[in-house]
Amino acid sequence: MERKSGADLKRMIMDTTRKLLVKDGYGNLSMRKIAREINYSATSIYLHFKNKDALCHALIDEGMAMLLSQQNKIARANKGDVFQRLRALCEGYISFGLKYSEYYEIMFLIHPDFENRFPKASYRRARRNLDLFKMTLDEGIKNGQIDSLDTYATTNAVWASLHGAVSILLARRLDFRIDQNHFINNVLDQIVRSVAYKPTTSVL
Amino acid sequence: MERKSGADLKRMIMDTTRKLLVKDGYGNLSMRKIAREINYSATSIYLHFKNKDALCHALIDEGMAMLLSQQNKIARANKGDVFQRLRALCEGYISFGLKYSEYYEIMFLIHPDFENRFPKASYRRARRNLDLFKMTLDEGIKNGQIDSLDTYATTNAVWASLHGAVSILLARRLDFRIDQNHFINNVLDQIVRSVAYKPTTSVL
Amino acid sequence: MERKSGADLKRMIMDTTRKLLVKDGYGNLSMRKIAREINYSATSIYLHFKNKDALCHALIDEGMAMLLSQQNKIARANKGDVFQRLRALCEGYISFGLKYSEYYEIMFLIHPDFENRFPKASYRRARRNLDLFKMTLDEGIKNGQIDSLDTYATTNAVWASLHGAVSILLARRLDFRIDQNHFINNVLDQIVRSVAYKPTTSVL
Amino acid sequence: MERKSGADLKRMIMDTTRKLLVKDGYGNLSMRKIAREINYSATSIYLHFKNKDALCHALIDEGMAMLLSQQNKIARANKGDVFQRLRALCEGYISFGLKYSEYYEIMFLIHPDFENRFPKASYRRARRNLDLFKMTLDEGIKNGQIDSLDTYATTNAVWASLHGAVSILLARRLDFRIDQNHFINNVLDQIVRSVAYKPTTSVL
DNA sequence: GATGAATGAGGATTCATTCAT
DNA sequence: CATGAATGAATCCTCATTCAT
Repeated sequence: MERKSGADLKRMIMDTTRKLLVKDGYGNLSMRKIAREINYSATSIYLHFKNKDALCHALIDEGMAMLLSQQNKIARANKGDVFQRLRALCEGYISFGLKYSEYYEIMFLIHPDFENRFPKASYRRARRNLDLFKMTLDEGIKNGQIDSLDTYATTNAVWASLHGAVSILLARRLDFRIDQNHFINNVLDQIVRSVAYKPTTSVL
Repeated sequence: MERKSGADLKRMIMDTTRKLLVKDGYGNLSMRKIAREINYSATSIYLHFKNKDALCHALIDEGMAMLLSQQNKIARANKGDVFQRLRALCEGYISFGLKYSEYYEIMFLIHPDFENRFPKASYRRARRNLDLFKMTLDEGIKNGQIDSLDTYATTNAVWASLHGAVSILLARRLDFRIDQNHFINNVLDQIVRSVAYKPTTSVL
Repeated sequence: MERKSGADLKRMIMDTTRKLLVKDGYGNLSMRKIAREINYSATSIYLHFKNKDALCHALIDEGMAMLLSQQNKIARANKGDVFQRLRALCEGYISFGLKYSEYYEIMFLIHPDFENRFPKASYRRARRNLDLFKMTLDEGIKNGQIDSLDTYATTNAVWASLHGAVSILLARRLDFRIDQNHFINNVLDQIVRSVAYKPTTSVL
Repeated sequence: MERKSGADLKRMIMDTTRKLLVKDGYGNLSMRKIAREINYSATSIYLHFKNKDALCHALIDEGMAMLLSQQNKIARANKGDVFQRLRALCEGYISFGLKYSEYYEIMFLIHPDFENRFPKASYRRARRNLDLFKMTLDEGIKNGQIDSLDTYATTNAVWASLHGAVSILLARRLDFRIDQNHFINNVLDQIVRSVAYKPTTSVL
């Protein structure tokens, strides 16, 4: 058995865990399975992670950081137009969910009793990600481009759309007659339309 | 310990299962626990349900039927106005998710590999529920009240919003600074606004 | 695999546990070992005992009951003479410890953190056993045969002697040059002499 | 993290082990815990002790030496009166057991199969400690102060009392209504009375 | 209908220990 | 002198399921 450097094995464990997560779901994740997959003894995992929760926590942290970094980049790259930025952020969120579904499951899809075992701090970071949406909405309100009485609540409603879309896609519950990209575009359109300022009725 | 007739026991099992589901989540549901709870032997459950999957399947079926029946009633009760009906259906969906979270978890929230073990038929029935939304949208288009190029896709986008909202609430991941009802109203508003016809024609 | 009646297996488990207890000590007692010994799966043990603690508890209870019943018998059989009764009770205690060393270990020798997990009630019964000693001493005081300012404390001091003797013998730490029975007799003599009334000094 | 010289680390390991022993008991002692506690790797312990048994052995040896040295001092300090010396030795033994309970547990309380793994020599040294009692008794016999047909056996009976008292106290099994010091005094009284010469000759 | 008896597989962890560096 | 990497065996316990009664 060739010895890896500690960091390598740690990475390997995390990568494998994500792989199993997407294949079997959190409910079927087990330390033994991870060990089997990487051809190490289960005990070895405990050299790098205090326990199963800690391992998942590390994954969540990593996912949160990735998402936040990606969304920050997107926000910076779309400074000009509010709608364009909003749409890009939304698209980014969904893309992230689909591309890193392993992270997404553990970050947003698992049952609350699991969540409760984790330091709240970790989840607070999740909210920082929503702030990017909120800031965009706030800016749009100043511009008169966006219409919302409560951008806190609106941000969360937007998130609901995005989270719902990702969930449906990951659970492969989308009606098979509908093209996935077409669906995503519809979701994005819906979000943008729902926040866009509408002159109550045209003049007279 | 009074013994129930066959049908009664079956009901009892299902009711208890739902109760446990809402208390502990699917991941912690076990045949033994159910048996203990109803003061029957674990074996007895197998007299009524082939196995754990079959029991859950029955629950899903029941949940689907309940949701469909509820939404049908709502649709009939709101024949008049399209927007009112749409909003009522949306509200109904969210209410159902919150009120019957046990059903909702098993119907929509558990991991796909679980779903795969079930007859697709059961899930097809889920889509019938979406048809009510689609019919409403279609009617709105005829009226000129609603704007959608593809009501299939729009229906699913609406569903994404609703499902996302329910998921966030059930997982208790809503920002604690936001009132739950306020959030729900925002989601409903957003949905309605996103499908409402907007005369592009600004002034002049 | 022939099926035993529940009670039979339960007995078998308890008997085997005692056997292992005396062989390997509580620290090395494991459910697996018990199962292996009786040629049943470990799971089967859990059909009869909620967990390891419960199994040990049952053993403790049984041991306490046995000791108490034995000592009661001895007390009744030696109603006449106080010294004779005292000596018989002491002898009985030591005999019990040696004969049922498996019980004795779990009843009196294991570490307090284990004891803490058990209902205090069970240990209160242990004290009832000491009451027989105390009643004997009290009677002797009335007779003028026994000398003690505080029979509570004296009882416990007597117990210390007995418990120490049993512990030393069970741990096989008695000096090999000394015959076991000779040692026991010395302990008994010592106890009796230590409580016997002594005229402070002869007259004159 | 300051590194210690070899001898220092060895001391540190032993001290920490004793600390853990008194906190969690032998059954919960683990090399890893020791290592964690001293901020060294588990492997480091093996540089100084062949294995867990050897570590415990060293502790036992140390404890035996301490006890012997203490008792020697007591004997020397009480050369004058036999009863005073006997009582002081007894008191010393009990005090040692209570004060150095970590040592006492490992020296006298753990299961024989553990003991068997140790060189008998170590335990023989334990007996040397009993010799101090025996010598005192022998001297008392010469004086006519003490009454014993076989001081070997009597010594061991005395030890039984002491060991029993310590065991009961360490296991916190003493009836809560009895004050600890009162109990100890009773045990000491009992020992002294049981060996004191009594003129059988009652009055005339 | 109902159940007691039974199990194999698997769950998370912990342990003492070895070995190459 | 010290350690990081690694493991096999063990720990308790839970689970879904079967089968004879």
